[in-house]
Amino acid sequence: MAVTIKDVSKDASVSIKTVSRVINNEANVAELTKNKVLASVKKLGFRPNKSAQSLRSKKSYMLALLYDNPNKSYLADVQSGIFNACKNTGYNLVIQECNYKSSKLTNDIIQFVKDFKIDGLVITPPLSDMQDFLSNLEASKIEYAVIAPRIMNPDSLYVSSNDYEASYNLTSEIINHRHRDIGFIKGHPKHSASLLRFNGFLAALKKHGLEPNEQWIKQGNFSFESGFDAGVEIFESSKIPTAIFASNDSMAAGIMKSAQMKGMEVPNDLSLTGFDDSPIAQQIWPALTTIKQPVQQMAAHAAKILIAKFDGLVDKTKSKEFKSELVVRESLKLL
Amino acid sequence: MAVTIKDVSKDASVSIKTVSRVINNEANVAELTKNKVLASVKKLGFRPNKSAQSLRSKKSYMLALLYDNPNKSYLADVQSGIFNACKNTGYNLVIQECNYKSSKLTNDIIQFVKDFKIDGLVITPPLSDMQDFLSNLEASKIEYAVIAPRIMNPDSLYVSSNDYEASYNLTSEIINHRHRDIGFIKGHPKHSASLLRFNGFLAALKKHGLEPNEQWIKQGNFSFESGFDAGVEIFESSKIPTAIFASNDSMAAGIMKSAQMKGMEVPNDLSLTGFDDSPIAQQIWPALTTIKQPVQQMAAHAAKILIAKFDGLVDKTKSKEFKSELVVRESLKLL
DNA sequence: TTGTAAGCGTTATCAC
DNA sequence: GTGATAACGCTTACAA
Repeated sequence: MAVTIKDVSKDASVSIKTVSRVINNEANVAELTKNKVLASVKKLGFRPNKSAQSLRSKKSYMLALLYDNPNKSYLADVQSGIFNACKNTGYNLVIQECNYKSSKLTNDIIQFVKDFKIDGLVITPPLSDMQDFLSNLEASKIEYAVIAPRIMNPDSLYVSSNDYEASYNLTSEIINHRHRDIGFIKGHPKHSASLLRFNGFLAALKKHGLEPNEQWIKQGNFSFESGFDAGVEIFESSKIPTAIFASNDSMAAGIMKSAQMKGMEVPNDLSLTGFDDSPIAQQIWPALTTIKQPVQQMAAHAAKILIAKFDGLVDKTKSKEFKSELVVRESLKLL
Repeated sequence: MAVTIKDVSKDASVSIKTVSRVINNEANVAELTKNKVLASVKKLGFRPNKSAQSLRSKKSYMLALLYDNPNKSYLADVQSGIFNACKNTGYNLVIQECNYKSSKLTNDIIQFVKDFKIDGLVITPPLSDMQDFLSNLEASKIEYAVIAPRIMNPDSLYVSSNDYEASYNLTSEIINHRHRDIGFIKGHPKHSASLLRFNGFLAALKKHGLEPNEQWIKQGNFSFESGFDAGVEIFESSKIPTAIFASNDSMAAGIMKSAQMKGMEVPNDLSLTGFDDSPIAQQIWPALTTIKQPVQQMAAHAAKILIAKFDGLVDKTKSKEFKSELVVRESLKLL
């Protein structure tokens, strides 16, 4: 059968407790003893039994990623970031697809975490925007880190982007390209990013003395289709804007398709900007001017600060704001 | 503390072994006893401790998804399919990003499965194409189901698509649209799907008395960029094909972009077809004629047959071939 | 600094 | 059909 702590203790001529101390990196083990044990561990190929550890210590060495997000590219990036952060830490990643609308969401997640002794959660929008949900997790003593579009409560674990500023800057860039008639497609209403991006847009308009035109402001939901539909509506208006700011790239791509089907050319007949710098931004022609966020790194950091907390590394357990970056491509034209 | 089997046994006035029998659905429990126990379980809100179960029974109730795939949409679909199949089974899904080139791949995975007592693996291309790797898993008694582009060894657990036939049919469709000069972009060489799709293409050409033109056959790797590059190369040829069959949609989108940058119009100057029916197929204009595979359902089935096997449901543990479907959209034009 | 003994919450053995 | 008891492999108290 498999090698156990007992085998190691015999081989190294120490007690099992000492072996336990060594494999858990506890203090108060003589250097000599430690080396002796380590040698036996290596020699015998000992691997601690996670189930036994879990039973005793109530830890599973598993993180879970919670998401309810239609954006596959975002999901893949987040996942990849967390996965890389887990590498060589002994932690692994369980995924949990959620439905933010489900009334059972909170109970299901709490049950799941308790059942599997999941050590901590990484939570993405829009779940990370649901304060009730988060409060319930806290009440159940569940550890988590959220990925959010703005700075959060400093007591909590989070990584954030600066969507408001990024949106403000992008809008300013559009205005600097001499556009005055600018449409806006809002994102999914349950994502707090949507409001931040919209407010950044409005603030930049105001700053430059421009008024938003309600006819060109449409509600989307971050999906390609919602962008397409918004485009169709806008292009039916009596007057058409010279530029449209879509709250993400998928919607921008949808607008581009609807424009092209109308026989309009981007950027000659219409400038277009997106948000996120997802792959689609470069896979359509012309490529989208957009905002790039370091999603993978953000996700990795979220996992890192969680794990650091489990490991008691208080000084390394720091929430952090990541800066977005304006990416100018062909879809935005100087008037 | 949490409710244990002991509490239930007291409450129901039976032994803990009897409780164990009931929660594991073992035979030889009197109906009356069973109901008594079940009532106590419900009353006390008992949930078996997975760690303890795992320690004793060497099971974790965890499946792992192995992937090394640049296609985010495919990954998201597979994941979602497996996740849904796991729902209400008590199983959960751990993800494991792999590098098929890594010399440590096999050992790392075996170690991971042993450490966490992962019950079974769902393996996607190109990992599912690596026979050595699979053999090593078997030698280590690791259960797995593969997702593959063709029918596999009937002793193994797999779900397959019919890439060869689908490619043959799609090519025939192109030819039926009166194209004679047809280019082809090959997929990633490590994916067996690549060869199957290419061979299906060749067979259809042959069947219709056409010769492949080497100048229009390019090696890609399933990425958008590789499609773009292949397009650039082909459009530099002295003679340009009237249609190009790209082995997946991302590459087709890449070709479309390179065509548009050359000032060519799809489908008027060039017909284009892809494979997979990924979201990008509909997010570009004109939309791609392509092959649709039920990826989510395939992945779900893979998880189902694995779980059925664990649960000893021999008759439900059946590998299965899924049929692909031709989706005709605007990118293919009748000459 | 190290070791002994107890126990985590299950499932397995074997007797009744 | 049912139950007492051991055992899984580890961590936690507590001693030494």
